[in-house]
Amino acid sequence: MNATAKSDGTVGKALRMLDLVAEFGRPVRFTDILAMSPHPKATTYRLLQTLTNQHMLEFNEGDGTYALGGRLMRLAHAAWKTASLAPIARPFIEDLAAEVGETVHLAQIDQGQVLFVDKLQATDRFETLAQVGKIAPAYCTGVGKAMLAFLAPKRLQLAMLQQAYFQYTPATITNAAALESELEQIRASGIAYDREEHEEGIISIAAPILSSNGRVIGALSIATATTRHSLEGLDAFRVPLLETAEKIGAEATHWQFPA
Amino acid sequence: MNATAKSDGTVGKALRMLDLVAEFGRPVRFTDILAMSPHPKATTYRLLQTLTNQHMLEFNEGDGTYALGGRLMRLAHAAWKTASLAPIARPFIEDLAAEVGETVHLAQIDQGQVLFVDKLQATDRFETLAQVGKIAPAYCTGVGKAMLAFLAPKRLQLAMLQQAYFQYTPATITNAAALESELEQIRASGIAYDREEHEEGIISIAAPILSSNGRVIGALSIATATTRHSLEGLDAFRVPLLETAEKIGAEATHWQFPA
DNA sequence: GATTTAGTTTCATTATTTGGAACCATAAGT
DNA sequence: ACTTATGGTTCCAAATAATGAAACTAAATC
Repeated sequence: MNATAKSDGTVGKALRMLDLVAEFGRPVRFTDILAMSPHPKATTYRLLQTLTNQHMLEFNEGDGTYALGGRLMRLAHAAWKTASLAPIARPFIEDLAAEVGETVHLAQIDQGQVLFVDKLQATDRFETLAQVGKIAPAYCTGVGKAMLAFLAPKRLQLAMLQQAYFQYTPATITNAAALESELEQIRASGIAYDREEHEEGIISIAAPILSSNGRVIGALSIATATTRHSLEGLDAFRVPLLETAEKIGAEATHWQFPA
Repeated sequence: MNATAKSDGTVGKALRMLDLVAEFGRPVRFTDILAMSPHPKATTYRLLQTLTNQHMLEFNEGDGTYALGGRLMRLAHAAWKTASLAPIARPFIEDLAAEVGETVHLAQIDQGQVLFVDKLQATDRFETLAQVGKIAPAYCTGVGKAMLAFLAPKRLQLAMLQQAYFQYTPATITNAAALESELEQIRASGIAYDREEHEEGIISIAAPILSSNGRVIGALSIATATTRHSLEGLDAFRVPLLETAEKIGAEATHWQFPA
């Protein structure tokens, strides 16, 4: 009867099953899901059936596995087009990518995490896997820190509180105090760096995107491998990065960032 | 009490609300949704609340609108990575795109429609909007016809039956008989063309991707503008296209295409 | 051929959803 | 200022859908 134990309804249960399947990262058999499911066998079974009927899952007759379904991709495409910064920001990002010749990421904050909504690679290489929908923690990425730094105090507090720090690399910031002081610097300079904090060998320079009312609505980063550029090298992109973030913010003023 | 009128449960109702929001193609107010909703006011309201709590929708306090939420993009990303041909096909598509210097699409069939799961643009241009999750009818696209042609007869029949033909352009095929004979030709040649049938000025050459057991698991196309190439010009890409489709099919043999 | 394992169905019980109606706040009309 | 509309929200008894223990089937393993 308390707040946390309150039932979240049939829809909530069904969606949690989707998360479960997603977490496996591969097609899964009924038993695999059952082992992770908070529900008894019959319930779990029916939940999967429902989801399959609704095309949120697809059941493979061949090997008896469930996988996430096509309806999700359709809906997400619609989400991307109507509810993300990406379509608005696209032309600006293209210019930036062409100018700097490095990978450009566009991210937003979603449920306290970094949600990548676009990725563009200049140059002739293709290494770009479609990154849309990928998530990462905020505290150890350039875009994440850029957004945290400019979050309204109340929201920041909320985000910090529920943060669990995981040491991805030796450089990862793993406590609130260190993060706070880093954010302070970012606030002063308007620029955030990822110094191989999430992935070894990958660094980035990031800037927040602020709407005209001063709220953070996203962040933009230029990422590269340490083999191609040093952190100081990335700094050369500071001006075009900031300018682009500015332009996107101006363009997106009507778009209000959801909680 | 008959098959179609059977209730599809709470989850089904909730998901249909998502479709509704998606159809609008913009953030929508409660009233807009209510007008389209099959449910009375209170029910519609609660459905939206549930979805919002579950982060499938995001409610914008500012202007009181609902939009599709970030959770969808996360899930879709997982779907793309684990349940689509894209990750397997990516390296091959990259080579193809580099070789032909034109846009390459990778598609699958989902619920009788073409579902684009990857898009790659060679050359220096960027015009590629992230196309993942976009859908199109099967009967008027190159990839769609390529897949229809090699569908198992039973499945084809099913797909044809529930097909409604819409005339997108003067060249669109708008009846089953014409489509059948076109499919016959495709079966013979192994190649499908889109002769500006879906969008004026856009043509493509497409090939099915067959798994080793002979089932269609997807299709690959090279698309271009009529201003850049003629249909005959596209034909020059026939060999690399077929080879790439072959390679992907071989690689993806373990991956079985869901209904 | 007996036993385990994985998947599926049944059905009385239980919990959730439903929706008409009442309610509130703000905007518009007189 | 007062009435009427409009858009959104909440209530709660009734209607409906979800639940899960147990029984069952099919296939694999001993």
